[in-house]
Amino acid sequence: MGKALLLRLRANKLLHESMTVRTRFAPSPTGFLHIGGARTALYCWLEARHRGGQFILRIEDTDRERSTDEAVKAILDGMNWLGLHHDEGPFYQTLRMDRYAQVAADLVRAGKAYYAYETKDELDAMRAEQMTKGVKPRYAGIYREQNAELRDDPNRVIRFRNPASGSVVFIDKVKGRIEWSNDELDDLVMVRSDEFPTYNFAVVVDDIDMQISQVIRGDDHVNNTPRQINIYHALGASIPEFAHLPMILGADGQKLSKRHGAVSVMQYRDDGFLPHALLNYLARLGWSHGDQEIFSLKEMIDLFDVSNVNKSAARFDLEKLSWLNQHYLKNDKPDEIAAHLEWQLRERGYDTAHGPAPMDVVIALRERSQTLKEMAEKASVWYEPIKQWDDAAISKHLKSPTAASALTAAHEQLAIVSEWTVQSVHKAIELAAAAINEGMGKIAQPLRVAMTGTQVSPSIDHTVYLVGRTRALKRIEDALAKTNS
RNA sequence: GCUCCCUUCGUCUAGCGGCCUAGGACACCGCCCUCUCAAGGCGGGAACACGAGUUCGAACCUCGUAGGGAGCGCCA
Repeated sequence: MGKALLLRLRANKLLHESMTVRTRFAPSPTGFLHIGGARTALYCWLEARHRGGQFILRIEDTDRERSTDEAVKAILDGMNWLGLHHDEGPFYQTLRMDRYAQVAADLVRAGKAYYAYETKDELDAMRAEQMTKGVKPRYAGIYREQNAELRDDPNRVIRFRNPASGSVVFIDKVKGRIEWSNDELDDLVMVRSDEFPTYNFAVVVDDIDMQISQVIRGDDHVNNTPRQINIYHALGASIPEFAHLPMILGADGQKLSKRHGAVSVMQYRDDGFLPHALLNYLARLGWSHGDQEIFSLKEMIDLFDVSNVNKSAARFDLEKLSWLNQHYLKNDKPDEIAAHLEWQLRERGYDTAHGPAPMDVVIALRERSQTLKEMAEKASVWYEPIKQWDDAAISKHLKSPTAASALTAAHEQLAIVSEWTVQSVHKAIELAAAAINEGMGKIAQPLRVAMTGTQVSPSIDHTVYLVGRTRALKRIEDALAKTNS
């Protein structure tokens, strides 16, 4: 190795180390932000935050057929709900057309790219013939050797002149060393006949221009990386670090797709999940830090390192997400949870001004709900009249010999409670039980049926408390009418 | 067809040559607690894909086999 080269390498290394870390999330706006995209975004965001760098958002909208404004908005909404805020962007590729054209022209001028004029049919025939011969289909057209002139032709494209020999080696931060022989690679189209750049060309130009230092993306791109590295070289740019994330599979082990299980992250909000719970779940899906399961945002940022990401695909497990969600429901401050619950209650059409405070509902239900949606459903007994009486509940607890006296005693005690609190309600029920010489079991169940029409609810003191005194007394009277006495 | 990647309990994972008769978590089962349902506590079953090799010693290293995945576009 020559001395000059050695010095340059060393300078390059220093440059790399001093350079601030810049990551990017670069979705194509062809649909909503799904779980896989969300995890990629999270890892990019975490890597940037962990290393004190910048997180850039770029919209890859060069596919004019499939890109839509609604999709852009859906992605932005998803990122926003998750709290994955970007430092720069969003940049739109369609706004950078001039730049791609200029870089492509420079490459042609430098002899590193060339014009080609085959028709699509000719290319298809070429590929078909190669396939039948059992060789890998690759461009073997005449224009690579021709340096053809620029001329008007509906089939004109610009192809990259890929090195014919040697190989490309890169160290992937999750997959390890990957070597790719150049004769596996062909002369990819950089600029299409409609003058739009192709993905592999546009990403490289963008990542160079935006000074991206770590390219973190799905592992469906590992195959593209060698050809992209060749373009970096042709452009004389330094190579960023690459980290290719394994994919997320459905619970059945099948690939997630539009028609198979892939849903928007916003669906998780609708289903009653906390953004932090989803983030925690996604962080642990494919990454770990010893045996730790629970990570605050700060811990994720402090501990995350993309080189600790697993190599293999992982299945999405709703049960574990639900467990995490309930963990946060139980452990976060009730008033913080209440804000999220209120959204759900409003979705169901409940007026929180005419019912218990959402925070009290959170306290009563967080140990028995895995999601906010479930919590809101269970809260219906406090926000609306009893809609359905469970026959089994009536016959078992209202037709029993002690039901009437228990309810009467409860009515008496609850009526004279001076200050209506969970504690005083609890005390009143205890007194009622003592008055009829029975345990809590004999009074709680009839009371529960009176309050809810069912046999299941939170602890009886909370249940009665949240119904409110006036309505509670009324509901006892209604239930009394259903007893045998 | 060709190239590249992956493979530890049902699931997510720990493990980076001896600490492993393989640890944790979710799920499951049992017991305890108990006003119902939960939550909680305690306990239980459950895995190194297979085969060679290297080594005193392999879940960890090497090579094969099998299975899975990705790519081979004027999609991204």
